[in-house]
Amino acid sequence: MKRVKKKLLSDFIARKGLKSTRQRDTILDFFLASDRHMSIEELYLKVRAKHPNIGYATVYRTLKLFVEAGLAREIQFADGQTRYEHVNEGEHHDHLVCTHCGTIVEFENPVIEKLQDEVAKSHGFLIETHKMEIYGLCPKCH
Amino acid sequence: MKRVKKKLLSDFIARKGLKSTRQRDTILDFFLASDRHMSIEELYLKVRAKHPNIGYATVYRTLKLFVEAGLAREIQFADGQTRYEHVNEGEHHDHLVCTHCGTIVEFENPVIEKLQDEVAKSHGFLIETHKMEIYGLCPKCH
DNA sequence: ATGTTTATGAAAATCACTTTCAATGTTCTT
DNA sequence: AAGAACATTGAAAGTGATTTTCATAAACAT
Repeated sequence: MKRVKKKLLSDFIARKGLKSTRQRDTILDFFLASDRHMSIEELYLKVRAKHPNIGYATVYRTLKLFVEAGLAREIQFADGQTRYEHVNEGEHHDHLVCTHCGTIVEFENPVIEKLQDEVAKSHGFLIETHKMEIYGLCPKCH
Repeated sequence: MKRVKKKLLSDFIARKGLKSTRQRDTILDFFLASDRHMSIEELYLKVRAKHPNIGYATVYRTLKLFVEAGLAREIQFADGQTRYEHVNEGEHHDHLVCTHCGTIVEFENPVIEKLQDEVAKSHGFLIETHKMEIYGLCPKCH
């Protein structure tokens, strides 16, 4: 899995004539080792604990690069922080977010997906993406 | 309908020991007369055209007040601007957003709602709210 | 009317990015 | 291996959208 992501990135870098750097490798390792749904700030803090010389802007730019390379995806929850989650080929999921402790649980529901497609079609929309989040209290918080 | 909203607000103001002001009345009128899904900026500009003395901060605070009073709801789309929509009792809807022209269409789908409840329950979540947005091209844009 | 308390407007402060720029690094060519 | 050519980095400045501060002005109870 990690091997696949690393290859995705190095291929992207080669294809675009970019350069492979120590910072990018380090940030990728931390991203792959981390929980899903990290904000820039969170990842930056983790990275900085071990690599105090890596700056916020580099983490920011590298995360954008991961998105372009297809190994991460941006998501926005109601807390106003952009988060980045891992992309696994052919997988789509939505989220349950605990409004108390912030826990994020992923789920898939093909029936909902299908209904969304139908709704879009019935309004004449050409669907590109969709997002769905359910907010509430997780088992631990009630 | 408007009468109901105005009462919601005046009741809230009374209950909380707040004060009823000309600005709040004016902003409420503009909000009720407006399209749904207004950003603070948009509403501020409309209000200011007729009432140049009402400041941005007042519109901002008043919209928050509407949310507390239960007659408006905040929504965030992928464009990074907070918008406020009208709350109508017992109504829930989701959104189709055109990624080209920004048009927002509302829809309701009870089957999806029910499936969402089931998903939440199956993960032990106590559901509070949810949101779902479908992004794509509207009929005019393709 | 008057005092008490809340609301307002303008400006300053925050927040979460996003960009700039001089200094470094990489990779490519000899 | 050296230098050229170009991309990347870190620190700091800049942005855009709020959010807060604070002195002044309005409400409302007395």
